[in-house]
Amino acid sequence: MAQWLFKSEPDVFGWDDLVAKGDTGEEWDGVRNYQARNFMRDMAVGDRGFFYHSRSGLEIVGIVEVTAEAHPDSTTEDDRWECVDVKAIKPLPQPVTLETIKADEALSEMALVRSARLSVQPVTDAEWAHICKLGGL
DNA sequence: GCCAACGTTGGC
DNA sequence: GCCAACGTTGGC
Repeated sequence: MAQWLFKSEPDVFGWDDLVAKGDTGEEWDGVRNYQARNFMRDMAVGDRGFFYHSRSGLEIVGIVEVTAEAHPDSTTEDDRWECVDVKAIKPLPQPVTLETIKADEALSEMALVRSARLSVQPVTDAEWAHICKLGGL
């Protein structure tokens, strides 16, 4: 079981939008980056991920679960692009801000900090546990 | 809204 | 295969 982090601009598709989809979940479509796509190919049903609000928000707001492994992205005819499906599990009682993550020595190696533009990224066991704790879970 | 960082594209 | 130009992302 692996952990991941999904980024989205709340103005475009935020946490509340995913919650509104319920248990059906939603395609994590629109990814047009090979690295991010490759991480999605590595995902398995049942994997957990953080949901991060980029641009405006700048914080991890909730936990999601992968409900379908990588399949062709229905928003493009281009068969290079794939996506997984995710559903909302629960919000973090206390959202963890980018500021907090940057200031935390234990999280300094996170892709969120080191390669800011990667929209889907892996999270280590240690990082996962640490952020859950900071988030009040 | 700006701009730095980064990925992609295309001419050579 | 190199690299300049261009487009996009995301923190500020």
